[in-house]
Amino acid sequence: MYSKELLKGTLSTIILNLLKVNGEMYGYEITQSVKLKSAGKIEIREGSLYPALHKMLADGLIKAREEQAGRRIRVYYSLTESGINSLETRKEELFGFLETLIQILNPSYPILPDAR
Amino acid sequence: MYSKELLKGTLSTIILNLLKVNGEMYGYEITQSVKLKSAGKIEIREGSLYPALHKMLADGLIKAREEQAGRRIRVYYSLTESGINSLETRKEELFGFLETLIQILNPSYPILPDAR
DNA sequence: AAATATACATAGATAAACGATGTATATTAA
DNA sequence: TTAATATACATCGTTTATCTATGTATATTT
Repeated sequence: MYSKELLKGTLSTIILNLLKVNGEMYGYEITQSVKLKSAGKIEIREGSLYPALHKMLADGLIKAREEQAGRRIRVYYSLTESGINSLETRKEELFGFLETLIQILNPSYPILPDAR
Repeated sequence: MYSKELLKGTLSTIILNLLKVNGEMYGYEITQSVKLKSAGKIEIREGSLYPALHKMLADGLIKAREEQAGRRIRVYYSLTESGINSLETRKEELFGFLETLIQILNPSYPILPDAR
C-alpha cells in the first residue's frame, strides 16, 4: 500500500474516470475495481469514498440512481455533463503536474504524451 | 499553478531530491529552483517550505549549517545518510504509485521505467 | 526614497483522506 | 447450523500536509 498522502488530490479524478469508463458504478464496486486494477497497491477506504461521492453529487459532477439488489439497496453513480468536463480538466492538470514533477525529480525520464 | 492538493505527499521528496542533486541549498533558493524548473507551475510557499525543512531536520533526514551572507543569515541544508536512504525509498514508492495511477486513468499510456 | 526581492519564521485555517464505528443483508466456511 | 467473512451503505472525529496571513529584517532595484 502506498502512502495515503500520495492519493490526495487524485482520488476524485480516479473515481470520475472509472465512472466514465464503466458508465455506471456503485460505491463498493469502485473500491474493488481500484483494488483490482492496482493489484492491491491502492485501496480506497469507505471513509474516503462515500464522503467524496456525496461531495461530487452535491457539486453536480455525478448523479445517483438507487437500485434494489435482493433486500439491499445499491446506489449507482454516473457522470453528469459537468462531471465529464471536470474530468477532462482534472486529467489535463494532473498529467501536466506529473510531467513537471518527473522533470524535477529525474530529468532523464521520458515525457508523458498529452492527456487525450 | 497546479492545485495544491496534488503536491501533497511529494513536497518533501522534491526537496530531498534537490538537495541530493545540488549538495547544499538554503530555503529561499529551494523555492526559486522549483519555480524555475517547473516554469512557474509549481510554487512552494514559505509557509510550507520552512515547516517541512524543520520537520525533516528533526527527523534526521537533513542537516543544517548557518552561513553569514552580508548581514543576513542563510541556513544551508544537506542530506544525511538517513536522508539519502529515505529519498530512494520515497522515489521508488512515488514512481510505483504514478505507474499504477496512470494505468488506472489511461491504460494506453507508456509505463515509466524503474526509479533508479 | 520607495518599491521590490531576499531570507528567515510561526500561528492558525483549510481540506482531503482515513480510522473507528454503526447498521444490515448475503455468502462461505467450520 | 452457526460463525466468520464479504457486501453495501453511512457518518463522526482525527490526522496531517500545505497554505494564508503575518511578522521581522536586510539587500537591491527603480
